[in-house]
Amino acid sequence: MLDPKLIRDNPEKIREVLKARALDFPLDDFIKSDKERRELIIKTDELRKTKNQISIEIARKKKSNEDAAGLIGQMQSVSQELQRLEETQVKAEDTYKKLSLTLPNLIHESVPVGKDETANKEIKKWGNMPAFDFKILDHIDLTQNLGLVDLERAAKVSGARFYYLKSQLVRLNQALIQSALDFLSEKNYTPIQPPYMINRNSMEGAIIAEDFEDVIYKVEGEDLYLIGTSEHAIASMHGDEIIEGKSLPLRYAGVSPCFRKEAGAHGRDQKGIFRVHQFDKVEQFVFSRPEESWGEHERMLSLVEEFYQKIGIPYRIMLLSSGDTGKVSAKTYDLEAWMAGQNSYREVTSCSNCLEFQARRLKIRFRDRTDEQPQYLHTLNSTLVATTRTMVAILENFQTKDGHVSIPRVLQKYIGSSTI
RNA sequence: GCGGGGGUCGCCUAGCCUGGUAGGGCGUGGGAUUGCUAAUCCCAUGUCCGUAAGGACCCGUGGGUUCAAAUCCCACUCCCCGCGCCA
Repeated sequence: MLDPKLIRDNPEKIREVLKARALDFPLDDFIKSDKERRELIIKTDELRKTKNQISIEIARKKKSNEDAAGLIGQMQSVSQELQRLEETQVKAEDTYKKLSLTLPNLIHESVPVGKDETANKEIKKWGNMPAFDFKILDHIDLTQNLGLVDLERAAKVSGARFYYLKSQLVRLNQALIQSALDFLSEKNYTPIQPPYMINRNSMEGAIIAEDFEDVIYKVEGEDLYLIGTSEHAIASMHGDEIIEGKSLPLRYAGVSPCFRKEAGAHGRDQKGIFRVHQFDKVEQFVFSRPEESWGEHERMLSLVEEFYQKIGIPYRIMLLSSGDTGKVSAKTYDLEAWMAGQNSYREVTSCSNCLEFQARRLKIRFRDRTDEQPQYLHTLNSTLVATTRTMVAILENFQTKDGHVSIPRVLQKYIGSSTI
């Protein structure tokens, strides 16, 4: 959600954002509904004022035993009129709210303008791609040969894009989670294991409406949705709160499974564990002062880099173009890990500054003194590690001639072994 | 799941029975007074509309009754206590 004043005073700026994002949005309708809504507020407020005045007068007359019948009759007609007016006002408010929830976030000036991922900008490369003197396998063959993933039975039990992890891959999964938590704890993040199901209101605070359809699973018969990432549950954690300024920034290390429909990804990455309905993730989530959020954003990215460097996975950092940036984010960096078996860089993490977009939707504010006007804070999120994709990178980059996989040194102590 | 108690302004609390402008304390900021400190007093401290003056809204949420609802009625929700069931 954007500042309504910004939209009112500066509609051209919003129009530019929509154009940069290559999005259709009925901005004129929205501005009109805002105007209608405000006009109705003025009218109903006025009527309420009259009502309050008469009410006070009735109370006074009753106290002094005077006849109030005339005033009561007056109140009846005012109340009726008000009720009628309120109905149209509620409708106007509804239209306005629905539209305001679908309007995307602003775009930062440093974001390259472009309609899709082809306009993304590579801003950094790290690491040397592994050289192999044998014919390498992709993670699908590797996991099949080594008995680390059972896709067939998962398909039988749950459907496509599910998997059973087995043996050492279960350990590798846990090792990644544990090492990521250790890593962020050292950086003074507070570990958070959130609820895996949250209600509609919380979900609406964190994402934009159409994402419900494409990514979010709904629990039948309950006001509950499976989180697509711990971000969804952590963003809403401080909803409706006014946070003490001195406790900012709040840095959380969220750990949770993530559930995603992956609708619209038909045919892409159909096999293996690269694109799946369920995976584990350790996430950075930060609540920050507005003036500090861009610094936090860079800091989060640097932590992601440090983590992948420690494991030893070559990567590149992409700055997403305006058209490829998610609707709640104003600027997003992706880390794309080198995956030898696919001979390409593939997205494994995503680091976004959402400015006050989520904070407004969820009413998360802060202030330094209790006599101050509370103001919206900024929220940021970044994957530290999404286990399935990182495991794909490890399997493919660290495979050995004998068909096994050597485990990156920093992870060995968590697994108790140096090879799979 | 059953029974009981509860949810009031950033925090604490009064008001609810008996309907008529939500009061007090704490904290925080500003001001007054004071030789300094302390104490005391005054003002400010939720949301929306409005350039402003001002006004409306706010008592967990949603309905209802009423001229009028924090207050009465209904439903839901969350928290606490007890019982039951359970990894």
